[in-house]
Order: sequence, then structure tokens, then C-alpha cells
Amino acid sequence: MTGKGIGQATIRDVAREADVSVASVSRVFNRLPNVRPELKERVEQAARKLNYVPHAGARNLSMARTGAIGVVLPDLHGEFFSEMLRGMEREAALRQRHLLLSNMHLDIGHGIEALRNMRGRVDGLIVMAPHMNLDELFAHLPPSIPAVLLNCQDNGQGRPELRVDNVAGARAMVRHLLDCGRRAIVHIEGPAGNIEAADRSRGYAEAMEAAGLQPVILPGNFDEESGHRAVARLQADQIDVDAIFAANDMMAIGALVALRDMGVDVPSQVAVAGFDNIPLARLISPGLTTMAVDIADMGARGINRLVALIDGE
Amino acid sequence: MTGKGIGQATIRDVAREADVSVASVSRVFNRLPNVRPELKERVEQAARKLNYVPHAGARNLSMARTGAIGVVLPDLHGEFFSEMLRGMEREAALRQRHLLLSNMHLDIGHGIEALRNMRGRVDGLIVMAPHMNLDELFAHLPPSIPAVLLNCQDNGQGRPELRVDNVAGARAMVRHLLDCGRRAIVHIEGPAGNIEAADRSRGYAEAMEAAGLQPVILPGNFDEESGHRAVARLQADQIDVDAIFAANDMMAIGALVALRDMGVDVPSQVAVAGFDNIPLARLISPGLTTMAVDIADMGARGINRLVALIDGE
DNA sequence: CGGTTTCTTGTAACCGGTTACAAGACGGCT
DNA sequence: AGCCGTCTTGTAACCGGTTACAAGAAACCG
Repeated sequence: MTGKGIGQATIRDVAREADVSVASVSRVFNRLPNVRPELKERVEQAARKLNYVPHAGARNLSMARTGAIGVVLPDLHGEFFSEMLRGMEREAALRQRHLLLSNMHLDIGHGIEALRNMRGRVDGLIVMAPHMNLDELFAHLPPSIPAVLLNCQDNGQGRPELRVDNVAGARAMVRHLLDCGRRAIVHIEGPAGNIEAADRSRGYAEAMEAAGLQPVILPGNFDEESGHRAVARLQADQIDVDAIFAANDMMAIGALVALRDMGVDVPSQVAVAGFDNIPLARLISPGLTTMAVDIADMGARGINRLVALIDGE
Repeated sequence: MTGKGIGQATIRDVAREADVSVASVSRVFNRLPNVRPELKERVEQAARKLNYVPHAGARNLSMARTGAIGVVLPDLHGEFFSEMLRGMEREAALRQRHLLLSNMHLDIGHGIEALRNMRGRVDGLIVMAPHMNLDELFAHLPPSIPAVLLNCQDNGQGRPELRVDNVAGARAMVRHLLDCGRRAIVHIEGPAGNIEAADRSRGYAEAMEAAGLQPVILPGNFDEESGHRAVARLQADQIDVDAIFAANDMMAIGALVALRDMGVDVPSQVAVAGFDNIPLARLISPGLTTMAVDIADMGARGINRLVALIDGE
């Protein structure tokens, strides 16, 4: 009834059942035109009878093509990554591709191992690693595998990359706050070593100096809690503030909640600005200004670029 | 320098370079103990020289094991799925497994195709499909592939499943609202055909009837917008309300925002309750009560169960 | 009717690994 | 020396597909 008791029917089983060669079965399943209708029918019947499903792994091996895209990222936490993943998945589905997830944790050893594990599993890679130097990473990898880098530090490999212009974005945000009449603008930074954080911080400092104002930068690490702490620190140190520009939305939200808890009105007394425009940000209003980055779209564009790279060659 | 100009070095290239057999190279890479140190060194040198990375696809084929888990879900939208995915990814990484994503859209044809595409690509499946009947889905699939169902309708296949007790949860929530003194409790339902939505609705209705109250159910479809619409509808119809119980958090948030915009105080005038306890919910406070479901943990448990199923046999 | 073209089908090599099995090398023992 | 056990290594078959190539059948032509 269900074919073999254990294991699955193979193409050879189907060939035997239909009394044809494996090549013919393959042709039927790949919809090649040169096969007589009668034979095609026989093969389809046999396949149905044995409940045959082609083995993708075998097919991949012989065709040297998997139809999968490896996505390597540092951590799945936070809305930023899930939003980007959402965009990638949508685009990949459109292009008949699967996504294979793999996270390199924070150290580079795991990262290299993760990348090597992908060989023979995927046709190309999307690498998202704002926190580490990629030269070392790719040094251990064959240069022929297509890859697109998202929000990474500059790479010497000449690999294609997509990046948000974080410096310009931060500058624009500071100018906006200045236009609103704010002067005492404080920046809450992202984690050390993160290129995006560094760029935003730089944009902030540049814009402040251009306006003849003294930059004030507090430490943070992209999570809500650190936004909270930064506000506590401001209060403790009695720092005069009329605007807080956090390097991402989560810290901005943390800061905003802390301010509200302290009875400070947002945005009349202190304006709060973030960066990324995660979907959550919209719900926090009124009060949160954020720099719109279409994260999902960026993921989709990454996939697009990668698929072009894979197919184009 | 970089080995062959095009293509990658294979195990046979390494064997030739090191002047040993392919079997020996394989042994070295799999850390089998029975290999002379001198030879091992020679192989490692050759591999380094050729920049050899084992081809996972080939290995998978001959070992009949991929180390990947297929995750099939209807849509990646919303915090619910990304939260669950996060839990799965964490657990999978712990167990040295990769996740292969695939979404069957809304129709069953795509679903079947998606499942079949997984054969030979993964060792097992996590299927999340609260919106469709699985008997038909699995009828087209060999019964021997391990699979775990998350939040699905009952399946006749005797497959393991993990499910939140939505009926009991909804009952508990209604009782809680009653304990707080609320009487005019309105329910905003999830989309038709969704088993979770149906269960929550049932739990609500049962608890209301048990308390001698008339259930009032408004339509919705799990997104924020529909929560908003439901409140507008309540106002238009002049329905008396002191509590709104939405079938998920997003709708609850939509309702809450709508109420605030109308100048209704939450929770003093109208209490708002949701379901799922997505991370976002915490930030909306004060005002949102939610039924805690540890979504990420459920994803992790699903992976656990599946891995046990894969290894155990 | 023989020759040429076109279409269908089968045979077997190949993708890049793993592994059962056999053979050879080596050491210990009587 | 001869026998036996253990350890290392190589040969070749296999996983389940695809596909180049050849062969046979059918159709077309003068």
C-alpha cells in the first residue's frame, strides 16, 4: 500500500515498477518534452502507486545547485533581525528559494565554522555581521561562493554589500531636532565595535559640531534596558537635556518609558528620537521620532542581489 | 594559491595531493581514531593548501542525514511567528541543527508542494498551520518522515503535536475580568478557520455563559487594524462595554489605541485584554492585560521533541 | 526501397562524500 | 620460525538523482 515498509521509494524503484529506465523517470519528473505520452502516463502511475517523492539532496548534488540561500546572522533577538528576515523570506519565496538559517554567535571562530558548514548546502550567502571584521571570516572561505553583505564593515574582498547610510541618517536626525528648536541633544550610543553604532555616533557628533554645540554621548548597547539606564544617568548627573537621540529604537523606547515614569513629558519637555523605525515604534506614539529605514525591504533587496549573482554567472 | 581556478577542491583532490586514499581523508575529517599522526598531518596540510571545505550536500546524501530541520509556516508576519522562530533557532543551534524555512501560503496546494520539496533536504519537519486541515496535507507525504505539529487542528495521523490550551486560557481570562468586577465583556475574534481563534472564542463564550452573561463577539483577523475597527463598531452601535477581550495581542493593541484616541481611559473605564503576551505587550502598559504564552519556549520545545524523534529511531 | 533525419529510450558515468571489506604491516607469543 | 591479533590503509560500492552518448524506431524523402 505505502510502498516499502521502511525508507522511501527511489527513482529506480519507480523505473522498475513502470518498466522503463531511470532516465525516463527523470525526464517525466523534469517535464522534458521528449517523452511519449503513454510512457509518461505509466511513470506517473507508478510514482503515485509508490508514493514517490524525489530526493532533493540527490538532485542538488548532481546538479550542483540547491535552491537554498544561507542566512548568517549574529543573533535572532530583536525586531530588527526578524523584520529583515521577513523581507528576505518573502522575496526568497517569490524566487522559489529556501532560506537556511545559521547564527554565528559573537565570536569569530563560530562564525567561520558556520560559514564553512554552508558549503554544499546553499547556492549563496547573506551575511549580516555589523559587529565583526569580515576579512578574517572570508579568508577561510573559498572566494567563488556568491555572497552579499548586509550592514557590514567595509570588506576588502570586493564583495557586494548593502548598507544604510548611517552617518547621513544620524546627521539628518540631529538637524531635524535642531530645527525643532532643541539645543541640548544627547546621544545614546550602540555597542562598541558595531559599525552601525559607530557610524550613527559619528553622524551625530559631526552635526552637533557643525552647529557649534558640544556632543554628549552616553554608552548603550542597543537594548531597551540600556536606554533606561542612560536616562537614569542623565538624572543622576543633572545633565541638562531637551532631546535624546538614541542609536536605535529599542533604546529610544527604554529612554521614553524611563522619562514617562519620572513624570517628564515627551515630547514637550524632552524629545526622544530613535533609528530604524521598527514596527513597534509606530505604536509608541505620540512621542517617538524615528529615522525610517525600511528593514524588510533591505532584506528583500539583499536576496535580489544575491539571486542575480547566483544566476548571472 | 587559491587552488583550482574555478570550482572547489574535492576530497579526491586532497587525497591526490596528500598521496593517500579518499578513505583516509574522510577519516581525518571525521576525526576517526585509527589514523597514523604522520598521515593525518599530511592530509591536513594538503587540505589547507587546497583550501578544502567538505561538501555538506554530498555528505548528507551518503549518510542519509542532513542536520537540518524544515520549518513550514503560513506566513512570517507578526511578532507571534518571529518569536516562535527565535525560540526554535536558539534550540536548534544548541543541538547543532540548521533551520530551513519554507512558507506555504494560504492554499493547500502550495502547502503540499512545500512539504514535498523538503524531502531529502531535512531530517524532520515542524509544521505550523492553525488555518488548515492537515489530513489532506500529510496524505501526500510519506508517513516515515518525523514531524511535529504546532498549534494545529487535531490530526488523524497520530503525529506528535504541541498546542496551547486556548480554550482554558480564554476561560481563565474571562474569569479574571469577572473577578475584577467587569460584566459587559466583549470578545474580538480571530480569523475564520483558524483553530486557535476558534478555541479562544469558545473558551470566552463558555465562561460567559457559565456566569449567566450574554457573549458578544465581534469579527477580527488578528491584526491591529481589525482591533481598531472593532472598537469603532462598538461605538457606532452604542454597545455598552467595560472590558474588551481580544483573541490576540495585536488586536488588543489596536483596540487600546482606538480607545485612547476616543478619550476613553484604559483600564479604568474599559479594560483591555489580549492573548499571547508578545514582547511588545509589555511596553504598552499600563492598560494591557494579556494571557502569557511563552511562544519562544514553545518553539524550543517543538524542536526538542522533533530532535528526539529523529535521533530516537 | 535505401538513406537520412528526427524522436524516443536505455546504458552508464558522474556529482562528492561514506564505509564495508580486504589486504598489508607490525608486534607478541609459543 | 610460525601463528595470531591489532592497527592502518586502500579499493570499490553505494547514497539517489542527472545527463552525455549511443542505439533503435519511426518518419520522410527522392
